[in-house]
Order: sequence, then structure tokens, then C-alpha cells
Amino acid sequence: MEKKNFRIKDIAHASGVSVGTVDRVLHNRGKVSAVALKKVMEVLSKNEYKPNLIARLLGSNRSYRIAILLPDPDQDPYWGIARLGMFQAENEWQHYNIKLVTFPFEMLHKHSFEKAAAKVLESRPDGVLIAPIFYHETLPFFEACHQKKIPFVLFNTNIKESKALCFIGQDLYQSGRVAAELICMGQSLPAKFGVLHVDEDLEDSVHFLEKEKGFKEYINETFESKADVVSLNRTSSSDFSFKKKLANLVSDPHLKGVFVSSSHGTTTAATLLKNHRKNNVRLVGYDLLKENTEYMKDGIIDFLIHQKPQQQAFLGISCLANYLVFKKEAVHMNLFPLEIVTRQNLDSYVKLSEQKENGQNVTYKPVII
Amino acid sequence: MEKKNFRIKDIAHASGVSVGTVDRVLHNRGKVSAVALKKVMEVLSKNEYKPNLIARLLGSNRSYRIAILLPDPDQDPYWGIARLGMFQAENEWQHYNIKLVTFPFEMLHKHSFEKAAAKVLESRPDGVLIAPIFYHETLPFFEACHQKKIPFVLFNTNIKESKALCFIGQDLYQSGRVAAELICMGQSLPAKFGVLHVDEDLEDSVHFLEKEKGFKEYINETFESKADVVSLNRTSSSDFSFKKKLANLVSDPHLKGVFVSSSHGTTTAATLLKNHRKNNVRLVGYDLLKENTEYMKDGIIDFLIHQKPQQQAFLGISCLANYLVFKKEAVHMNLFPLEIVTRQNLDSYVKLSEQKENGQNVTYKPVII
DNA sequence: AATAAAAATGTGTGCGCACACAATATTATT
DNA sequence: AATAATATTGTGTGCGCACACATTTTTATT
Repeated sequence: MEKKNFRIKDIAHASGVSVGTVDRVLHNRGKVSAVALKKVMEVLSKNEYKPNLIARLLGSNRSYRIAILLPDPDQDPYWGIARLGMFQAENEWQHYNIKLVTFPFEMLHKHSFEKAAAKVLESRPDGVLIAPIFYHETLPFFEACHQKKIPFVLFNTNIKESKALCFIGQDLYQSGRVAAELICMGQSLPAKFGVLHVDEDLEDSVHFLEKEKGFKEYINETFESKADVVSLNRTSSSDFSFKKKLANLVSDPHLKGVFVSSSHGTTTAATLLKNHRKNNVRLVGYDLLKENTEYMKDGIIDFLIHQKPQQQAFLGISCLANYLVFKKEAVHMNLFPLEIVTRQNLDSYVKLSEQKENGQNVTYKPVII
Repeated sequence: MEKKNFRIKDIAHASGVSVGTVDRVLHNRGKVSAVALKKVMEVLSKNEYKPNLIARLLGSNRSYRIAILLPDPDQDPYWGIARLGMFQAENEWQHYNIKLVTFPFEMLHKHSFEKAAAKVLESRPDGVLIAPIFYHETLPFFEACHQKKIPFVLFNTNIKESKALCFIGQDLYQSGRVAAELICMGQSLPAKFGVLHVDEDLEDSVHFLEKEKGFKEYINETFESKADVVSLNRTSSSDFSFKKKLANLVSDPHLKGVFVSSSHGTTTAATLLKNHRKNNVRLVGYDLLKENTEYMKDGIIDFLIHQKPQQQAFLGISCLANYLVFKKEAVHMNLFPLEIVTRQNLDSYVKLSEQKENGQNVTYKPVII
């Protein structure tokens, strides 16, 4: 009735050897005679042995340090939310002795990144969670990690040749296509659309250009290249050339929609459009920042694509922790769905995150995304 | 540096008593002198003690049976997917000795439900996951559970007065509003919309009427009650009256969209609309059943609201397991976000579920939803 | 004051596994 | 054949907690 688990002890008993020998066979450490090996293997082939992870864990009482190499959350709320997810994960994994150490760097300065990366290596962590937003500067870091056998998880930006433990993020090209789909829905020619990049280092981070590519391609497919797509790039908050171009774009009577490529940029764009009193222009942006949800309720923002930074970060830490604690390999590509938020389903998202903030639903066991 | 966890042993040492006494204080069992109590409490107030759940678990080696009281998955793929999520959860929790026992009942027969419910009680489970689709028939079952102190989790349909451990589902009214929002987007008067209920027991399950209510209210708000909304209800696959009404509806040139209230109904409706060669009518339905995703790629279905049955079921089991194993109270209301699936983000959802099916990403630790 | 009863406290064991180390069996060397 | 060297196998311990049980201290009773 109550089928007890098949333990090492049972294997030993069944094959007429000691638990020590079974242990050696299971982990192939130490020497085992051919005879003993055969006996044990026979028993193993007849009974499924699932090691009791709880017990295994109790014995080895080591702790793990995970280094967090992400942009400074004070400079961009997106990263602030991500950080939240990490600390939630840390809390979940507390019994497994997972500690996080953060190494923030400045989003627009490669130098700052390089310094932080050096510090990470110096700290000799057991694992790293990294947002490799600067391609060239990150490669040597990966090299060093491989040499030191430090597993790392990529976050947000994928670098395929990095041989990371896994990548966690979204399909950026497809993300642009979703944005375009939403912006095109029910629209007709003549039409003009804007793509806005706000304070991004487009030179070095391909991230945003991928989104733009998907966006443009979908629009060209839909309107057979007859729609006009203009891409604007603000370099700083005092970028005059941008302001001029934007005013120009906004004054165009055929302007049907604007797509912003980042979460904080969405807030900026919403403010600008509101000031221009253009609320017949459809605005598509990213993430449920507080400001964005308010602009959505206001009717300024029409669609938000939810990147789920919090959940992504949580999963990132979980992947590393699983690997370190349970030696469990992660799925190499962990693409989050491109979730569409509108005025009508916004609350169902916001309320959810409020529940989580209360920390009540923190479980000791995993949930699929 | 390596701050070790503060254990019972440490408390005992710090307060100059034995671990036995500390144990008695912590669990207030047995007698403890006022002096000893005070000493221990003092130490406890100065140091945070977090019991090591791993160790606690290892000792007590009991197992738990969770009864699953859901509609027969063979009759509706929705429940099949839900079942999948449960078994995934069972797998995740295997080391904690959580066993599932299923008690399927027929969706349209109260009697079948009552019989299954009786069997559940007879089996004396440690917890129950239940879809209370028949309101009146479920109440006595809840009563019995309370008497026998069996915790239960509600699934899909909420019955507030049941005092369940928690409810897992979606806001159905709002779900209807989301459907309406999607169906209205870019549409103009004159307009007619259809609501389809396929093979549902509308008398007894309020479930679907809630969705209809939200749908209608949003449309009336948007078109100032000038749009026509027709509700059709198929009672069986050979319902002639329905066929006639549907033909009538579909032939209306002002028909702009159709909303179907269930996942399998969405497939049915898509087939019917395809046969009527009406693919200029916007179709909004539920869930990523294989047929539905194919109809979406075909261009027949325009939007799917993802109810995430698999994830809901997974969470349901997890809530019960957490409660049983760790004595952890669940969030009482667990509303899933109303996720919108379109042609452009469909793949990001489907690929994800494929990843999960491979079972690779099964973690030992939880992820927020 | 001696003993019994009750109260309070301390000790020991097992949960399943990993790993160190002790013990035994086998083979090599002189 | 005796000893050393090596190969193989078995035993013991700790991880942190819960719980059973043994021991000691205090209080009640005669």
C-alpha cells in the first residue's frame, strides 16, 4: 500500500553488498570489482532508484554565492523590477544556502561594466547572472568564466557563442512584430508609424534594433511597403535634434502609431505625446512600470508588451541554483511569452503582482511559467 | 564570513538549556518552567530562528494523498491539459510523497459528480482539488470536508462561501470584457456581435454567463448600446434550432465578431465559421488547444484568451502540497492574468509549452507566475 | 525525613545520503 | 612463504529536526 521509496540501503541489501559499494557504483567513484558491479547493476536495472534529494541536501551543507552583473537599478526601473525578482528567488532558496551578491554597472558606460565584471571575477562566485548588453566587452568575461568553471546565465540579451548555462529572455524580433501587429490592427493607408529609442546606446546594444527590425518587417508585410516607418533616436534628455524630429513626426496627420523600444522610454514617450495632445495616436511600449500603467489607464498608452523582468530574474536565479544545488541542467533557451497588456486585462496583471509583493504566495516548490 | 544558520542546538547553547527544552518551547508541547521559558524566549527574540525545512522533512516520512475531483478529461481537452499540469506537479513534489488520485465525473451530469464526490470522501484524502461546476451539489461536499478537516482548493469556479484553502482561476467577468475589447478594436457602427455557448449547462454553471455579462457590458459602453449582441446556446451537436439561429447570425452583413465562451467551443465555432466561409468576422475564443492554434494560423481565429489550465492545475496542487507538507497557508485568491494570444505572439506561447513538455525545465524550486 | 508523585529537563535515535576511514581480500615482491 | 602493496569492501558519522524515552529536579504526602 504505502510503497516506500527504494533506498541505497535497499539496493545494497538486494544485491548482497554494502551501502558503500552501492555508493561507489552510483557515483562511480572508487574501485568496484566486476562481480559487485554486475550484481548492483542488475538490481538497479530491475528497480528504479530515485535518490532522495532532501536527504542528499541535508548532508552536504555548503553554500553558494551567485554574482549579479546587471545595470544599476537606480538608473532604470526595469532593472529595479528585475532585482526584485532576484531577491524573491534568494528568499525562496534560502534553505539551500544561496546568497546573492550584486555588482551593478552603469548602463551607458562600457568602462563601468568592465570594472564591475572584473570585481565579479575577483569575488570568485559559484555562478553569475549577467545582462551582456555590451557585446565586445563581455566576451573576455565569458572566457574567464569558462576557465574558472563558473557557470553563468544570460539575461535579456542572448550571445549564442557564449556557451552559457542558459539564456533567459524574449524573442526580440518577434516582440517587434507583436508591437506592429497591435499598432496595425484596424488601421488603413495612408499611414505613418514611428519607432522611438530613448537614451539607448544603439551602437553597442543590438537589443533594440532587433525589435525595430521585427516591427518594420511586419508593417511592410501588412501594408505592402506602402506605410511610412520613421525611426527616431533620442541620445539624451536634452537632445534638440530629437525634439525637432519628434515634433515633426507628431504633426503628421497620417501618424497612426508610435512604438517605443524600452520600458522607461515608454514612459517618456507617453509624456511627450500627452504634451503634444496626441491621443489619437496608438502607443505601444513595454512593461508595467507604475507610470506606464497609469498612462494606460489615462488612455495615452494603448498596449504594453510585458517583458516580465521580475519573473525572468527569478527564473535566472532558479536556474543557477538548480544547477549548483541539484546539478540540474537548465533548458538552454528560455524564451518568455510575449504578453500583451491592454486596458481591460491590465488589472489582472497588476493585482497579481500585488499578491506576490505581499510575499504570501511564495512556495517552496516550482511553478511552470 | 560564512554565517551558519542558527539552529535549535545554538538556541539551546545560548540559553543554557537542552535542545529538548528548546523544542518544547518552539512547538509549545510538554511542560517548561517559567525560568527556562524566559531564557529561551530571550535568545529567540535576539536571534532569528528559521527552522531548516529540509531537515524537518527528512525526519517525518509521511505521505499525502490529494484527490482530484474534476470533469473527465476525455470529454473536454481543457480538462486534459489541466490534468497534465497536475501530474507535472505530482512529479515535482515526488520527493515530498504527494500522491494524486483522480475522480473524474461527467461534465453535464450532476449525478455523476455526486457519485464521484462521495467516492472522494470515502477515500479519506489529505486534500482535494475540485472544480465546483455544480453549485448546489457541491455545498454538502464542502460541508463534509470541513467536518473531516480536509483542506480543498477550488479550481476554475469560485464559491466564496466555501471557505476553501484558496481559489485558482480567472476573473470571468473581466475575461468577457477583454474579449469584447479585442473584438471591438477598430470596429465601427453599425455592428452586430455574437456570443456562443457550445454544449454548456448554462442552467447550473454560472461560469459562462459571467463572461457573457462582461462581454455585453463592455460593448454597450463602447458603442453606447447601439451595437447588437446576440447570444446563442448550442445544447448538443444535433441542436437544429441552434444551427438555424447561427446561419441567421452569420448571414448578417453587420456581423463584426463572434465570442465563444469555452475552449472546445472555440474549435467548434471556428469549424462552423470556416464552413460558412466567413473569415472577415473576428473570432475570439479560449485557450491554446491544438485545433485552436491551427485555426489561428489559418486566420479563422483572431484572438485567444489563454486560461492556462495547465499552470492553474499545477498551482492548485502546489498550494495543497505546500499546505500539507510545510503547513503553509496559500493566497486565498489566485487570479491568473488574462493573457491575450494573437498570431504574432502565438509561437512564443506554443514553443514555451513544448519546452515544458520535454520536462527539462522542471525545477525543484518555485517560480512566480 | 523518607518516600511517592509530578514536573521539568536531558539524551538518544532515525530519517537517507555522502563521505571519510577502517577492515578485509587480493595480488605483487622479495 | 612471508611481507608489502594494492584493490576492494564494510562501517561509522554528521547534516538539523522531531519525537520517544531516560534522567534529574521539584513538590506533595505520609
